[in-house]
Amino acid sequence: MSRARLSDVAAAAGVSISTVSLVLNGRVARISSQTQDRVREAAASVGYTPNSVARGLRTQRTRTIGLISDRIATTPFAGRMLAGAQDVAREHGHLLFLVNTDGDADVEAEAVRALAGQQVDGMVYAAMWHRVVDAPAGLPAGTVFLDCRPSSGGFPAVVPDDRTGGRDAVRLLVEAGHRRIAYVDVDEDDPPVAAGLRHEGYLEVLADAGIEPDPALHVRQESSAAGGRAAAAALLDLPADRRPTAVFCFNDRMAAGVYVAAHRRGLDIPGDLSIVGYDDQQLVAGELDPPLTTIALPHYEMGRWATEVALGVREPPEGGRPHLMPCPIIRRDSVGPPPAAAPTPAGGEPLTTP
Amino acid sequence: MSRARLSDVAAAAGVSISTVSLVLNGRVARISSQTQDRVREAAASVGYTPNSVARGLRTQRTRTIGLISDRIATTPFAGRMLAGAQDVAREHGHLLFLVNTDGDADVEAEAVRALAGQQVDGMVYAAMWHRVVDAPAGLPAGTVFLDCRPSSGGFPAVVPDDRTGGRDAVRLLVEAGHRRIAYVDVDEDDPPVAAGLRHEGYLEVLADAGIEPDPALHVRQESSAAGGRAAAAALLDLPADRRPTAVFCFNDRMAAGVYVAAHRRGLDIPGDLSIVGYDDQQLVAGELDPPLTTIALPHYEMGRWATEVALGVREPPEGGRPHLMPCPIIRRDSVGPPPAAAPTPAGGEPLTTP
DNA sequence: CACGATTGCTCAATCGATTGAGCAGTCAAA
DNA sequence: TTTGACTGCTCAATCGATTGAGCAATCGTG
Repeated sequence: MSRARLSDVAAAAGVSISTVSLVLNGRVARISSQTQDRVREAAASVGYTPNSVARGLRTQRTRTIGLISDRIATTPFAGRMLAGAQDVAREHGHLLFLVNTDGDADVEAEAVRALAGQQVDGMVYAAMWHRVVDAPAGLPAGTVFLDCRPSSGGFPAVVPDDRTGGRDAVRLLVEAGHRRIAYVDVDEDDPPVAAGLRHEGYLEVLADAGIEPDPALHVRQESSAAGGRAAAAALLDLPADRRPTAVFCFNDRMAAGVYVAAHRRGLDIPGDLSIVGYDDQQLVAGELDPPLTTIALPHYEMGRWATEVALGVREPPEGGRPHLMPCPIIRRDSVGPPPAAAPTPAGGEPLTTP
Repeated sequence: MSRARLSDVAAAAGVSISTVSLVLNGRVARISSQTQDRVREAAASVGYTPNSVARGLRTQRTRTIGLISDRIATTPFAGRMLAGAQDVAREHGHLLFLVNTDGDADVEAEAVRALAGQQVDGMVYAAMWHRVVDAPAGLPAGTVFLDCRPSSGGFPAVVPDDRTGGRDAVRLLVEAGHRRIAYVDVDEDDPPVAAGLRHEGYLEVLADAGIEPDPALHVRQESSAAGGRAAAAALLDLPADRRPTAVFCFNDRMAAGVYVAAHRRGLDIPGDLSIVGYDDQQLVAGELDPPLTTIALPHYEMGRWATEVALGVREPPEGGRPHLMPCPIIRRDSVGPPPAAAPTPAGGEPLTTP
């Protein structure tokens, strides 16, 4: 038995196809309620489900949206971004086409063509780290960039507000009384945009607090637990008066390495060393001992935002600048006052947020 | 400027729509090569991309497949499964519809209807943990179950071979010389299928090696690092002669907890205690110190398998039993011989694999 | 009672492709 | 020269819905 069509419902209800279509689409202004009931009953009894392909051809709206992303496989963040996109799509009666390109330009071009061929109503182009990307050729106007900034303008985009996130992280430490705060940065040829922005946030808060930044406290390592451990080792080898009492890490993985280095030296967290991470990577931050205070990346919200803009239910900001999504502060147990040996600075006036 | 249609190409090439369609679909048996060239040039010059919606309506094949999954957001494994599905879809010129249901039955039913309405050529129903699920009503015949077993029969399914995985894990320890091997199990009302199967594998290898299982070495805790830590604490509090020299953990997170407990007691891994995990969760297993030996879950391969069956390019096994996907052994550095204080049993004969 | 407005429904074109049937024209064989 | 086969291409129906135009019956009003 093949699927029921509109004509099957029409035959069962004893009316025309047009009438069935009008009733089932709610355009019932001029249809008697008896007829409406008969049509609805007939539709239910034959188990009618509209054929979206035929409808899409006729209306030129397919109620689908395309999501192109590089490497969904290898990042723990993809899930939340997809979930945000997927939830918005569902809320608006849309279905999501997902294409994973692994960053391959040919695959990307093919995906753009295929999705255009499917007549998607909207398109989202997602990266898995905040960075600048070249828009693939043929990308339809109105494509929304998710967690990345297009190098050529004209596309709406949403990225995490890493600068404010960096400020919040460091402010947590300054407000706990720390003055010697290190930044464990990532060391790559092509550093993520986020690294620079978080560093700017770091410097801004130090400036606000009247703390002279110490270049020795800005260390770079590879973005991993091993890198964090090496960075921490270098910092903890500094002479006592130059040693940091707190560390802000580019991400939670590096923070995990800082934990290891600190524990190996018998240091207590946060008693001897306070640590703030970034990303709120559950399996890392939540299971460290003590649990890591960190800044969360708003992947779910960014996924939602991008999809809402792609669907046209939300207006992108004026001026073509990327929308900055706030990064929530996740207070756990890795921040405390500096150790007594490095006393709290006297007479600090309360910090103000510009 | 709207998209080019077949009729635009036909006009540009000075031939009929039929001819263009035949040429572009490679049915050129009776088309002169001059005409073919003209058509292809015309198609390129107007930038023609076939309208998949119209084609789908006519041919009744949409070249799409639907993937329904519960909670893609909250598991680190979803990515690899999706990547496997996505890669197969792309290799066969298909596009993937992704729906995340969060386990909600209403959303699930809605998704099934919507995907049927989109006339998908195949359907995959995925869970994020190996378990028994009730097939939602209306699921098309031939839907493939991914990482779960349908409670009612008739559907092809693929799940990890957890029993063999458990065997492999424990054999690693037995072959290193261990005789007192604990199993840190998960303690839940509705334990995952995997837990039972891995335990069976554990018991089988012990039996093969002539080791009497000690109930005190089978401990249950919640599936987290904290649970693993508590379990390890209990095991390490056992009198010396009953204490395990090796631990097989239900998963890597629990293994991470065992590390913490061991380190707190000043135990060396693997010198004093050998540990094998399960899942190969990169951010956990790979970044422990020392890196954790574990059994990987073949999510990518399962995603591929399911999608190949859904597409009809691979035959499911006879007899309707789920396909068991092998779980690779990931040898890292957390397994060694038992400490000298608990000497290797004398005269062990070589193990044989049945 | 006639006429226009309103109500309730149907006709038929349309979206953009695919494809079996069929139409000229050419060529070889009879 | 006729016939049949073959070549090269086009016609037109079709997939399953949506929708503006329009028809017939009823109603209200002057």
